[in-house]
Amino acid sequence: MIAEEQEPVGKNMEKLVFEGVRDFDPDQIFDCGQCFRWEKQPDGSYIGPALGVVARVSYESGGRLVIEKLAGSRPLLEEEWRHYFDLDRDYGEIKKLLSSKDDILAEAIKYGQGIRILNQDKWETLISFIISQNNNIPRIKKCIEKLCERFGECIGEISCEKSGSSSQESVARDPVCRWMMPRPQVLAALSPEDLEDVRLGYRARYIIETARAVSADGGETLKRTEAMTSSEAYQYLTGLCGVGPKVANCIMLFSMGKCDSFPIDVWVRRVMSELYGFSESDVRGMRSFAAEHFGEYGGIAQQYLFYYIRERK
DNA sequence: TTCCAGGTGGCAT
DNA sequence: ATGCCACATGGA
Repeated sequence: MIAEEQEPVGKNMEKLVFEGVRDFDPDQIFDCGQCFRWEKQPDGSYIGPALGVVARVSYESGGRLVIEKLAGSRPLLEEEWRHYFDLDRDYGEIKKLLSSKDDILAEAIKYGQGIRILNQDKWETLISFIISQNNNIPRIKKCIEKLCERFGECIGEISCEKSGSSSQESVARDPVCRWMMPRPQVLAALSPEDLEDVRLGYRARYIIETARAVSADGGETLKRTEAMTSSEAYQYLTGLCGVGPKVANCIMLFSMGKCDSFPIDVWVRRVMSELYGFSESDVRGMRSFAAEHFGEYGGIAQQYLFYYIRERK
């Protein structure tokens, strides 16, 4: 796989091109529940905040992945984006391995053949999945955007219209800011009342308490989690307020590269009961089955199953 | 009106 | 360790 970095064209324009990228479907990657801030554009590309910039991601079936910087002061670094999209992992091999485990998973993999697990920002993922608990995806997205808009720093301004808005006139609009997830120290200084208009409900307290715990050491421990073993990271995360087994596993899978993490939520319980014959309440059994049967790529298997059951409900 | 959404904290056994 | 249940919010 060859990556080529193009020189800036005009002011503040940068582009990263990866050729020969396989097992990559933007719709599946951005809409399989692992991230909440990438927005689909009318042309099929996605715009979102990541790695300190606002970027546009587009993919052609030939295997050409293009990342354009739309705003932000950070440069596009090939190594960072390669890691973000997990491009060094051979999903073809993993799919072959997992498909041989059982026919149910093989079917789910056929359905979500272009899924990849992102390596997202740990702090943003932590907060996002605290918000996700006992909540639905559209509202999770709204809460995150409101939280960022109200308390986050502006990454940069873009003039591109948001998807969904049916604008007949294609007049250039006023620049719109995209906002970062507010830093731990910022959220740590808030009180629940400050967060009222974000509509987080009872989760507001969890976020503030977790922000205080994380910022207590300047985020050093959270930063170190990637180098920890899965169980060390799990211990640290579940020690934070609002982080239980499910949320911890999501954070580990979607931001720390712990591919064996197997988050069990209502949808996975549904899969495991409807397709694998478990009792809905037997979370214990599901966990150990996943560890033994799916093995080191259990988390990736979980994503195929999650996407599969959710898309055909 | 009731039920549900990528669950967890707090409390009683 | 395990089993309940309250917890805000908004859409179906």
